Amino acid sequence: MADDIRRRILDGEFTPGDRLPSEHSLTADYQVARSTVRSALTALSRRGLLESRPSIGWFVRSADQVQGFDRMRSFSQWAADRGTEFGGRFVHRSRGEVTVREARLLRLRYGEQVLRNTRIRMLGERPVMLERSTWAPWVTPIIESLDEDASSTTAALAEAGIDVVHGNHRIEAVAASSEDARLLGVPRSSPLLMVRRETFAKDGRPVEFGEDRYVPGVIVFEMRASS
Amino acid sequence: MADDIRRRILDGEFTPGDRLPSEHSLTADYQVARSTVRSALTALSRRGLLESRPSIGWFVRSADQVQGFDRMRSFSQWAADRGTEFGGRFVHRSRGEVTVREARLLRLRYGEQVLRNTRIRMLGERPVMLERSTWAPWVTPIIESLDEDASSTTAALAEAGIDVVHGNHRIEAVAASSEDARLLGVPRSSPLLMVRRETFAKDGRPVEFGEDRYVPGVIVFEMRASS
DNA sequence: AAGTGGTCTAGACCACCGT
DNA sequence: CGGTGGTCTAGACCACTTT
Repeated sequence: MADDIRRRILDGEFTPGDRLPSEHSLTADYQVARSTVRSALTALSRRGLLESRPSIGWFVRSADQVQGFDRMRSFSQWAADRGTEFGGRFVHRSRGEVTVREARLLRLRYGEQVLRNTRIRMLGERPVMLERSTWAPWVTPIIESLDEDASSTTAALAEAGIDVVHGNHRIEAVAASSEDARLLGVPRSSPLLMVRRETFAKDGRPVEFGEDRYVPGVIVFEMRASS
Repeated sequence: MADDIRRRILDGEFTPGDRLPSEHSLTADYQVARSTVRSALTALSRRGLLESRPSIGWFVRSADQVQGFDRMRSFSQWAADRGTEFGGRFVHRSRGEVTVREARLLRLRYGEQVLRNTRIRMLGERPVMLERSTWAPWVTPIIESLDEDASSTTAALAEAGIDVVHGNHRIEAVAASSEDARLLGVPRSSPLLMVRRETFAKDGRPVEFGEDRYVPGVIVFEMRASS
């Protein structure tokens, strides 16, 4: 039922600021127990779509230009949800033998081949993010078959029957390297927001890990108060 | 009961990697329903102390120097949860007239007086964070009465009957200013992680807003996959 | 087969808010 | 006062892991 509520919000049946029907009436509408309603609503609030005001009701949140830290979706999913024009271009793509770190993160044996890439991500004409990824061997054919300017790897993987989920993300601040600076159009050594990211298939197999470097001030990262 | 579990972990009864007693046996130990046990355990997992492995059990997480993005607690609360020795020292504290931005964020009228401070935060002997805050007039007496090296403003406010909650946090990367560099012991212009923070009283009145600047690599910020 | 967490039903009482 | 979300009890069934 969480999916249905989400759809109704995105369809415009409920718009930001609106109050949802009470938990009690949702219980009747969907013919489920109240605790089921609650778990669906709290799940949506974790994803930033809803918030609760005790004794009053559940409200649809306003949708800012904000990447919520509690969501963890792919860049293109996020941009698409927001209706923003986005693009991407592979700057570099090559195979190589796994390093010790890659073997550990992707659960591979030494000697196996991985695909590494660097991709520049744009919002309109503006470079906003640099994405350096390493892909597990069993998905490299899919990634290699992509156009240089393919916008969504997640969509390509989904077409191949691989649904991915995001694991833990770690956030740091780093100074732009020479390459970062050149590709993102910022001064060398200027501060960038770095997100270390892991991606898994639904069965738990590691698919990818990567480092995204964001130009500050363009995409705002936010974490919302839960309760 | 969440508090009691937390205490037992910090007391060392359970150490990182340990499996907790099963939900069923905790139900018996604490004489509560299983859903109560579960809400306590999931609350602790949101705070980063536990994680669940389906069909196996609940495990104590390795106690890294990790600040979870889905928690939003005060620095001292976080440090206390981890049993880390922490400290703080006010570098600067003074009253002044509100700026336009402060008036908006703290919902004040122009001409009112606010308290601004800069505080350096330490883990052991190491400066790890610089905290610049602006406090609403109705709490300034409490903050002004604090020792220069008071470790927790949250605790002081709680003693005065003011329970605070954290609002949205926004994360960016910034270059260290001269003052940042001097106080944190890092090179000027080196990258810092900046967290913009709002704090409210339980009744919704704004209490404080601030900018925290973290030395990268000391405290790692993490967001965990929810499901 | 037994035990685990994940999810669910079907109730209950509470503090708080609005009328 | 009735309605709201927050929290709780006391069960139940499931998929999955371990023995």
